[in-house]
Amino acid sequence: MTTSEENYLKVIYHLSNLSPKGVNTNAIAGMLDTKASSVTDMLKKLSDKELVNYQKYQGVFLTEKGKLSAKMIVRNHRLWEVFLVEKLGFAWDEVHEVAEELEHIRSEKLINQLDKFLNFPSFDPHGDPIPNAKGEMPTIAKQLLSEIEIGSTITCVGVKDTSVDFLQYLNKQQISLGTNITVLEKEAFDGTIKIEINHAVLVISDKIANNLFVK
Amino acid sequence: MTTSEENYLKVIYHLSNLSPKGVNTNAIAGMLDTKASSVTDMLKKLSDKELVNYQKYQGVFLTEKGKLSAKMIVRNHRLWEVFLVEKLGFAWDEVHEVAEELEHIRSEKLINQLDKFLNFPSFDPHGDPIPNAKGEMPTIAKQLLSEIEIGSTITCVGVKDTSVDFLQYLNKQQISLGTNITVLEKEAFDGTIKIEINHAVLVISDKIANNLFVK
DNA sequence: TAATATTTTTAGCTTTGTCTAAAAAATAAA
DNA sequence: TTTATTTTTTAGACAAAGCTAAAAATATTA
Ligand SMILES: [Mn+2]
Ligand SMILES: [Mn+2]
Ligand SMILES: [Mn+2]
Ligand SMILES: [Mn+2]
Repeated sequence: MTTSEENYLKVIYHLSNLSPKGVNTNAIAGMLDTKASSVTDMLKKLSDKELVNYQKYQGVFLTEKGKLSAKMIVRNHRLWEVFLVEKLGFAWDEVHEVAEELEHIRSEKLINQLDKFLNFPSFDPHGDPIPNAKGEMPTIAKQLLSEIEIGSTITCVGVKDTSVDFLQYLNKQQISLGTNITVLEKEAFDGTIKIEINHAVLVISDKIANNLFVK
Repeated sequence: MTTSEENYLKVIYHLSNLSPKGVNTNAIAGMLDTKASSVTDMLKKLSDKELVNYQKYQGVFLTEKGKLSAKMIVRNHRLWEVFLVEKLGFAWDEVHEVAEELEHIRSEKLINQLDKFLNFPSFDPHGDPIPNAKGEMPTIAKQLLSEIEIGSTITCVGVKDTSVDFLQYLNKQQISLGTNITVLEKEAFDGTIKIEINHAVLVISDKIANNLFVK
């Protein structure tokens, strides 16, 4: 499988979770920063290889084979992210780009030994679950901060948006995985939330609250 | 720079040491398992980028810029080989293929942090020197086992041939970097050498003796 | 339901890196 | 120093992955 094919598979996998009735050509193009016509070409190729079920104009689905391949790429990506943070001292906002390259290195032994070296981690630096060698991964009951009731104290366990901008905002506010958060007030008008973290009070927008996973 | 360009540069770099009066098109083709016509095309491209000095029919030389680029790829390759052996438990005959892929990951921070994580190693698992971030690397006075006089006891410090076949032969004979070797006899007729290693006597061919570096 | 807008696909072109076959240059042999 | 051989380059073609512009299908709106 080529790097390009792997990138398409991974994007289809991520989009499948959001739109379970077939992934759109345009959605894929948007994620890969390419054109719809290029996506159509690739879908035919992936279909020939039986990695996706594709019918003209009807959206695309991963086959079981395609889903497993996608999970293995996600596994690689997230294990490398753990390596970069835990072993090489990268910050959580610096790892994604490099992991995008490392995830395509083809070696079963490499990834399984890396997994072992890292002590079989269950989650990556952004709180996302890491599939094991069989493609199984933990499902954790997590909620968005925006859904939490006033007065509750919860813990940050992940981010929905993993963009550098968002992660650096969180750095600035000293919010990281494991940070405890108490919801003090919610503004009905615009969804703004007042929270307490690290013994300080902070007002965050609904956009922030909609991208922080807590438990 | 593309992966393909990097592979050409690296091969030209390695061949330059052997043929300092210009590297031949066919030699490059042989190393990369490609055709001479493809090499010619690439040489023009590398020349346009001022990575090599190339004149039709006259062989090719690396420019200073090209030499530094090549050294950085060699640096990546050898650091990853150290990582695979030291941290992930690979054997020295298992690392080359994976390192061929890892060496092309583009990230200054990645490679410099890896270097630090590995404690700034000077040599890779095959005894080859690792260039530092500036492209400098140690030169060590080493000889081929075939050049050693009878009666001398020396230490294995590297291999000239890094093929899987040769490395596995050495595994079988329990020869690795650091192994002490005493030269007992040399056969004038065919260059066969009788040596003592690990308190055992072993007869090796001239081909073996010509591919083992000792000091 | 008919007209309009959006999405998706097709057709045809481009770039990168490869190939084969033929031509040209350099080397070696006679 | 011709002739033959080997090496290298050129010419033309191909597959992968992308693009633009136009056509076709689907979805939306009036
Ligand atoms: Mn990532
Ligand atoms: Mn991640
Ligand atoms: Mn190697
Ligand atoms: Mn090596």
